[in-house]
Amino acid sequence: MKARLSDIAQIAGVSKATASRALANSPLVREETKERILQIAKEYNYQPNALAQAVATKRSGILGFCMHKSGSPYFGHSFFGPMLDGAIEEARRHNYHILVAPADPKNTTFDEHFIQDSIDGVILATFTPVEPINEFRKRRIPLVLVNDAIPSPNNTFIMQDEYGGAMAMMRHLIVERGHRKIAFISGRLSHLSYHLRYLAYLDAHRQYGLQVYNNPDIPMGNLWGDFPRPDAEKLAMLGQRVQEIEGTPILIKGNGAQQARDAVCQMLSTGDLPTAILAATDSVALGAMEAIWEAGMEVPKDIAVAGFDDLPMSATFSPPLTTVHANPFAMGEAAVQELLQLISNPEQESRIRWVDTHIVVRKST
Amino acid sequence: MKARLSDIAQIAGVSKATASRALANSPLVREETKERILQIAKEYNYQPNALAQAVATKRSGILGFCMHKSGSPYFGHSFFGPMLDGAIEEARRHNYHILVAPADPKNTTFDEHFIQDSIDGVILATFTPVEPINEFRKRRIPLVLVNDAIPSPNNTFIMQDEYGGAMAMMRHLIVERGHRKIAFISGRLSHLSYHLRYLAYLDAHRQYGLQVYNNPDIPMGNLWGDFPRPDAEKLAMLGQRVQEIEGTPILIKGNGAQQARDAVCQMLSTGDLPTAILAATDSVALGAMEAIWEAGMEVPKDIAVAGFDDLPMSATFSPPLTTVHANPFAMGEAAVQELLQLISNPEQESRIRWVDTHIVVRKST
DNA sequence: TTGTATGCGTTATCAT
DNA sequence: ATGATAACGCATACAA
Repeated sequence: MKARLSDIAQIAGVSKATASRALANSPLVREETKERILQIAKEYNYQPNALAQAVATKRSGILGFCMHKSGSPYFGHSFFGPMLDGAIEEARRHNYHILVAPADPKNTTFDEHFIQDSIDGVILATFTPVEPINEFRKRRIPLVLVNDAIPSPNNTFIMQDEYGGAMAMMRHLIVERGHRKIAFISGRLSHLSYHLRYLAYLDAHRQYGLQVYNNPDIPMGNLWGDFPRPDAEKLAMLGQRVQEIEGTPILIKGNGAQQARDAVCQMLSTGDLPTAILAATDSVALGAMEAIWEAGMEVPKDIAVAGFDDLPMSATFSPPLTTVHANPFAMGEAAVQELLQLISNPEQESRIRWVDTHIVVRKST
Repeated sequence: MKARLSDIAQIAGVSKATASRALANSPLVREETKERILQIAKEYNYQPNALAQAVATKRSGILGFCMHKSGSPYFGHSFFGPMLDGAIEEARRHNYHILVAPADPKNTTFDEHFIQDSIDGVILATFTPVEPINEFRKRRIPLVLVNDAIPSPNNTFIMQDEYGGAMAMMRHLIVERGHRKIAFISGRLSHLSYHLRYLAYLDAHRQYGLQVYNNPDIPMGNLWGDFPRPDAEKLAMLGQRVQEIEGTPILIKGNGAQQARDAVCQMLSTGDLPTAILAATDSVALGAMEAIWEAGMEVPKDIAVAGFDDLPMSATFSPPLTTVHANPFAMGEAAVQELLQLISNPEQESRIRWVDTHIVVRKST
């Protein structure tokens, strides 16, 4: 039923070596014999056993897409789903496959059965503890980090331009719309992404001589959460200096719409209102809009709202949300591109690959 | 650096065979030696080469998750993302990994490099041509089809209860809300899922003695699209008889919100209005709601709207959408469960595994 | 241009 | 209880 290489070779009256060469289209084999072998292979519907090929060549053609999260959503997440798609398509173009592997961040020793010696490289898509990273390093498995960067040699980092996107949005709010009193609403800032967005928020104020919105009546949430604050070295790597946190970012637990709604309700009740809100994510923006709407005010007339991410649903809000367009698909593509680079040249030095963001102005600002 | 089995064996002063047995926790090896070997393995951070294991055992521990689509979104899709998550989690519980593999539906011969002999089983998540299916069969690779069913022996099908969900929604509309004039809006009905939803729509009318909404002023789109209409045998398998298509379902190209919006605008302009709309998907429902809103009417006061899928965003519509809750995550789990069954018992007879749906009543009806 | 022999890192069979 | 040795299915260095 299943034809093996030896079968094809025997039928063609050649050795396994020749058959192998013919199938690999090696120039070392005579055209005539090659054609005959290929013909027979086709006839018998021969497909090489990729596993055996992999152990022989020490190259599996599989890339790991690893997420360190304690539970789903993994790819049901609006960012990682499209990112996986980008990775899949780019991998496909180069005849690579992708193996998805969630990993519990609590398991610092990375004991995944399969992934260890069977993978040509790995993409780490979430904030990943250093232990598994070192594990990969020890085993000389090329790796690419997404949306995180760790000061270290010989790594590639894929970074979305969080800072640039947020800065462009602030410019839009301040220059084009004339806002001078802008609130920032976010979950914990220990996630590098949110941190960078907030840094841009701060810098924009400085740049345009504005005062940061400060509302002492709103209790400030847990600024950094369980994770450590991104350190100076990391920020320097990303072209950012460390800033003192000024003002009162409205901090909420998680980045859910519900929590944002509650926080903004509270803000509205204090009477000290900003004219615009920069939300750390579209979900947060949605919650903010709901709160404003419930308070009998209008977006953007009374308070403008801008988001970040550009989820598919954000265009369907009423009014449609002005937001920073992220491109997770491009992130996935970039990750695979860089990983393949790293595979073909393992000694390549550390580098950061930036993926652009841009604002899309709709009706909420 | 990388310790192999032979290294461990040599250091422990035993043969590879014994070492292998010890690591597999075989009872054939003395406790004492076993412990020593395990100790050494740990010390040298030994990890077996899964690839070599796979070729030796003819079992890779990898499940293929295959999507026949001509382009993305693959897992950026709101249904397949969560479904993959379900599959991942269930696979993980049984120490399996998942390899994602898109495949162009135009390539009828399924010539994926890796997937052929390296995979213990495969999940086909989209409407899949029969050729690749037969290819898998020939190679005796267990397979599970999701949301499709092909009359054939020795296959497992995971079906979402489309019919039951739509029927429950119709009951809600008719019995609880008193509607008697209900329009159905959908993309092409050749997709089995939409077909079954429409069948329930039809049956409900019969069951409650209602007349199907018929609006001859709206041009009926392409009823079946490029795909063949689900045949009698398939429908019988799913407990459905073939029905004559009555009435005029509003058919649109694709299931996008934009197209739905246009279609409903047109419907509204005819003056012959239903009191409720059953949309084939939440996106369609969104488009319908926008059209109604634009025409200066209110949901649900003037026209009620019900959807199908329960996307995360549907709860954020204004008003929040009443819809049929689908559970792609559970579909993924079920698919892996059935696939593992099939792997351990390849001769198992064909069967259908139903995954429940239920309606969630919010504010749009 | 082709064949022989060996290696890849395991598991499995058959002795002992 | 342990060891030698043969698979597993392919690639490749070396010979011819």
